[in-house]
Amino acid sequence: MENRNFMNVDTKNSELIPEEKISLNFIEEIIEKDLANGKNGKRVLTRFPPEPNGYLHIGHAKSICLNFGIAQKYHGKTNLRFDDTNPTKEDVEYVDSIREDIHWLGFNWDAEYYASDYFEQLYQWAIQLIKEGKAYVCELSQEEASLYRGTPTQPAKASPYRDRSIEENLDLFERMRQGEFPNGKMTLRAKIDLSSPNMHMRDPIMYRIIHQVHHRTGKKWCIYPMYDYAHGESDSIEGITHSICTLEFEVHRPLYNWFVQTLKIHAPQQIEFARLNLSYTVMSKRKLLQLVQEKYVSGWDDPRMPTICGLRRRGYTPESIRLFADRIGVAKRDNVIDVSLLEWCIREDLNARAQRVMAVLNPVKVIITNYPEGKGEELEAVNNPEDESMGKRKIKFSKELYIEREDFMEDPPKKYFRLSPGSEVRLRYAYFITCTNVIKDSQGNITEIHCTYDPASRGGNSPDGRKVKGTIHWVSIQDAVDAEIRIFDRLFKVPAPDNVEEGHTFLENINPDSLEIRKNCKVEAFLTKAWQSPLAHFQFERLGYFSIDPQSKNEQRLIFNRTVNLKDTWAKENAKA
RNA sequence: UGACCAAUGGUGUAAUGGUAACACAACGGUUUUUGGUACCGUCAUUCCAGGUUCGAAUCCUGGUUGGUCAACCA
Repeated sequence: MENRNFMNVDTKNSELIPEEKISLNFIEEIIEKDLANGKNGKRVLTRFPPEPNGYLHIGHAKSICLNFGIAQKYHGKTNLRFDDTNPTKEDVEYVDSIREDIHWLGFNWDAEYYASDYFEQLYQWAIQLIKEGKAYVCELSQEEASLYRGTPTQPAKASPYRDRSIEENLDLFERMRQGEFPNGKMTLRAKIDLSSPNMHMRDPIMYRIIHQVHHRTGKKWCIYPMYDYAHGESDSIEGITHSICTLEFEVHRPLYNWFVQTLKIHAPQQIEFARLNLSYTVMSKRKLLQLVQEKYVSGWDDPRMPTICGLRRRGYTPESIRLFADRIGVAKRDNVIDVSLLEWCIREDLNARAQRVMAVLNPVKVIITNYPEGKGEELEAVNNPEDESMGKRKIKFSKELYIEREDFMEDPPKKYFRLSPGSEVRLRYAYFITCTNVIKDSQGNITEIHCTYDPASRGGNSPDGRKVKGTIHWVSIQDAVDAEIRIFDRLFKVPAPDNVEEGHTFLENINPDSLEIRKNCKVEAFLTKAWQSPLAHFQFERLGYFSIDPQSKNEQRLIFNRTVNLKDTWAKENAKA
């Protein structure tokens, strides 16, 4: 058997995204304007700032492609910064997975930082604000603080601690740091505007007390900065020019600006875009975590999950996800992207690059009655009709074959092009065969299909030029290899699983039939050791795109995941009827 | 009903005062040794009402609808 090079898509370079896009998205417009005006010294520095408290999903991929993509386009750089300001939620486990996923997507960050790297600087800046009378230590309980804050239509009531002396604030803040007080006893608040219609400006909390070991700073700190206090300054320290985030941070922007302006430090520009929503799935970390913890899926990397690791295991390529990110665009309005676009992207990529192979998922035996007993031969098959350079391979043919049970019907409807009694079809790359007899067991199940073949049609064409409408795939029984194949459907049965009425939960929208495991599939001998190539992607002809599951290598047996089916207009037509 | 943001085909994204474009989906067709791929065709006068203008998806005013914000989460 020749041509053993299983396709490893990570080493092949297919560029699906055109160099020059005709139009710019609104963020690129802002950047080009800034560049033209010489702002930031004509420099572009973006950042991707995940909190290490969960796995990355396709929504993060949008943000990653945006931040890294913009830097590449404008010859700038991108930092990876872990936003690790809350030790109660974060863990190194997530840091590693985030790094892996970004690399896998095909991006390299220019520098890696942690918000916790800046804890000392942030602390010094807090002291500066206290000294300027712009921050104070507040002893309101959480409940009291909430009450005092008012509502969007009612102004806040001043904390009784708002007008402490600078000396007292300095002393208390220092003692907070030294660990003198329990969790929740005090906070440091910025003194801004109690009557602001923007709730975030009503003396927001800068620091809270959390006696907990931090995954990087250990026991060094027991006070931790809030996102709003840490994020802008972290951007500023790194010299970020454009701080791109999702829409829900829009109302935080005045506060972001207040901190960097009040501290008189470099002021990056925060720009918000609409996060990705995908039909038939959920995207919130909380819900994904719930799916994992309550065992609705096998883990974060379950092939049905919208996580990067889930998509990877499912067989999605980095190229397909980048193509997807490019096609969905970037704007400020809420959106729900149809999963069919994601599916189109992976088909688009794999159609051009995937090794073709024959596999039978639901086998039924075919016996070629006029084929000589004991005879075997090798036939030639094209590895990829879209790419001649991938060459050809030999496939074994013999008297006994498996074909797909769905490719035979005793009593076929109109326009059924496949095998049925008396009809002639082509076995792909092999011969024309005609069904002459059907053998059934006592239950009436078909156990064997008897056919005759036309020896003159070797390779799949008849010298007399007669046309055969149907072509079906097959494997030789004596040469086929066993495989387990996992077929996935959407995890949710409705387009918007989040959209539930009062008293109901998204879990009720779970599709109970999203996983189907087929244990006795038969695949072409070409795939014998496909598990040695864990990143291999294949097209099983007429069925879809499949890739090796990592479990396959551990168990040294073939396990494939169906990434996506092929478009199937026949199935669609039938569904209508 | 406070502030902020958004509104263009079924779904997204463009059009930057001058003929509403592209992709996915859907539907119809051509080609085909994958009912795949490729190719062709069909599918919107831009939330509403006024205004500015020779001319408005775009600018202005008012409405409507949707989203975000009242964690010591990010």
